[in-house]
Amino acid sequence: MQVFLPDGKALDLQNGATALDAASLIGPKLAEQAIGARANGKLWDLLTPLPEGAKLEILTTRKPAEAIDLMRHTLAHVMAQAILEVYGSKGFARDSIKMGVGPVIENGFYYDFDLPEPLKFEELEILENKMREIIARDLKLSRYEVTREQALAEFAGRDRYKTELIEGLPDNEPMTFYRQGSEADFTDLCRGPHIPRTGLIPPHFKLTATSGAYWRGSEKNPMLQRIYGVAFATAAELEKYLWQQEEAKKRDHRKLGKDMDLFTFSDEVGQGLPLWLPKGAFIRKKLEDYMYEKEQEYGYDYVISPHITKEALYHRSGHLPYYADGMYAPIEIEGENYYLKPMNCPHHHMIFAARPKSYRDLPARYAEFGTVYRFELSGALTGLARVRGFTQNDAHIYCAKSQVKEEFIKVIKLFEEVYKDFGISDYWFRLSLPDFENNPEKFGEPGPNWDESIAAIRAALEETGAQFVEGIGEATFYGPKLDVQLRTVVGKEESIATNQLDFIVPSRFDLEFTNANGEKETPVVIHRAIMGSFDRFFAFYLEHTAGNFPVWLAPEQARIITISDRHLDYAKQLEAQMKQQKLRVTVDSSSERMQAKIRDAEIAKVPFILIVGDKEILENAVSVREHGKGDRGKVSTTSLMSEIHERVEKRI
RNA sequence: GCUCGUGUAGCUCAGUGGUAGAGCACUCCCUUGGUAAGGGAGAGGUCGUCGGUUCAAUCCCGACCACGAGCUCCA
Repeated sequence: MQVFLPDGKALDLQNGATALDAASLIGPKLAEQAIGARANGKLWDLLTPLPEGAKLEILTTRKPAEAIDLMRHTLAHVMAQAILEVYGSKGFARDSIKMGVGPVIENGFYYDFDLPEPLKFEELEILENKMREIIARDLKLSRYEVTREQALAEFAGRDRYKTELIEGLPDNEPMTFYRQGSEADFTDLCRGPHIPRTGLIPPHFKLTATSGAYWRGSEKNPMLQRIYGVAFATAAELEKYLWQQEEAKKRDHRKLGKDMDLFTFSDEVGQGLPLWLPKGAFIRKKLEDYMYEKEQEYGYDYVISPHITKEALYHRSGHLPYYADGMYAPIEIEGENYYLKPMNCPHHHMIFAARPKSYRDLPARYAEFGTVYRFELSGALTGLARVRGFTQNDAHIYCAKSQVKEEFIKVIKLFEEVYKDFGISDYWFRLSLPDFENNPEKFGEPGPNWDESIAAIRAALEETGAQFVEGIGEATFYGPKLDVQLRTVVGKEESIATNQLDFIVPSRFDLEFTNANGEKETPVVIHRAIMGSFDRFFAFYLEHTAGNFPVWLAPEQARIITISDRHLDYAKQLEAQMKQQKLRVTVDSSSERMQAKIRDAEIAKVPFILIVGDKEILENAVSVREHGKGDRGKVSTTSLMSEIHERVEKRI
């Protein structure tokens, strides 16, 4: 057979030859340095027979990053062998250890084990050292194909997970095993690909975590112990990854929320029910005021609806019984069931329906900072990012089908404006589409409603030039979605806001308007949430800024620090003067040294630190120290105040 | 919800089968110092909750509650 090298040259090989054979034919040096290959663009290992006519590229130790996934995969196997050896030396029989799957994941790998006794987090170091030992042994990997019967026989009676995996494999593909070292070392059912020797694994890996994970991800199955590791081709990458983890820990909104007295939770109040402390509430109110102003500009009408509502409304909306699991249990009052509202749309529909509507009234845009309650799984709760009671930056736009595109353009523009004002630039839209084939019970039948609405959103995206990706099967049952995703400062992807087109529920509420021909017509609804929920947005933004809020949001914009007590009168005067100008300023009149006061103010992340002493008093000035930037020297009081005002105005 | 881990002062965390400690923060006193910690004293805890074992439990056991990691779910 023939394969083709990157320069187009053909290479003649025996049938069943591997990339290693090809490399050896090219040269012994290459064969020695080879760690993997790419066949027709796909990551391939040196042990697997090449397909006829493949475009072949040999990956070498010179560019280890290209083959990092091979190494990660082999590391998972090395970890499995290390588990066998560590538990062996604890006195456990080899067959008492059962294994799930051990795949490559972003940045690393994991392996799921069913262990006779759990591995403690502290033992990860022992395991990791054992892995390094196995790597140092430089075990050679080999690959062989077996029949289903042979594969089953290998695990019969000792590993139900592997047996189950084998039973689920398709008939038409060969089953392959990878062995490192001898039979006494480690052999696993595996589709590959792997590197040829354990000695090629770079030392830049680290076991990071242990956790439980259900066999095959189903809570009906037993829980296995998962061990996670990260691995990189270079020390620099590993360091960067670990740095990012550290940084993420430092920026964790739960930590900052505590340190900066922004919000808290209380056992006695309940899980997932946040208490906003004065400083956090101040910022949240600023966010709400900001959105209110923006929405006024964009033609939204503000509405208000109750937190609790009769059961029947949620039958009509279709939430019950389908969404009952996500709702708090009902409260019975005077023989009727009331629910805490999990969303605002039914109420807005009732507001729309409360008065007859003409096409002249459309689009009707109802906005509400609606507080909703959802019964999230307790294990899913995370600080303010996932709570059970939260306030949405919610709005529903009722419009004719012909207005959908125009309205989506406005929504996209509003997003862009808001995100710009908050310094968020790494975001994109995701158009979520239905998957009729695989989920007909959710999405129903394809039809003009779907086609037209998807086309309208697409057109809006194209017209605004917004960057977007598509996701199949992620739409809602009532229409396509346009989610907003962003990348956080520590590289994590998050979905923060969502916009959904709804062409089904309005008719359940008998919503209608009179069109230009005097006929009744059903509007479509756009559910949109620019900030999503204020709670989650706040959590995100806190991490985004690491708590260094811009001046317009900072609860304390400036702190005056005196050099000695005799400057306190001047400081108080200055405070009064600035407060008159609606600036949020305090005086630190404690008996600490100036250095200590500066440190306190820096830790509190106060944007402006104003130092006053004899020199400043003489010139009616302050010495400005900007948070995180250091001493800026003397500035006149008036120019400082106008600078702050300007920055508040520009939101920087 | 599930598995594992954790719960001691406002915060970060030590510690012990004989009812408890540090640092920071707080209060007071001394210090009046020019850009990230001056010194001293004091106050502060039902050791998450309830039950069990024990002469004795913050410590051992159980249940519950909460938090964390991961899994799962997400109209």
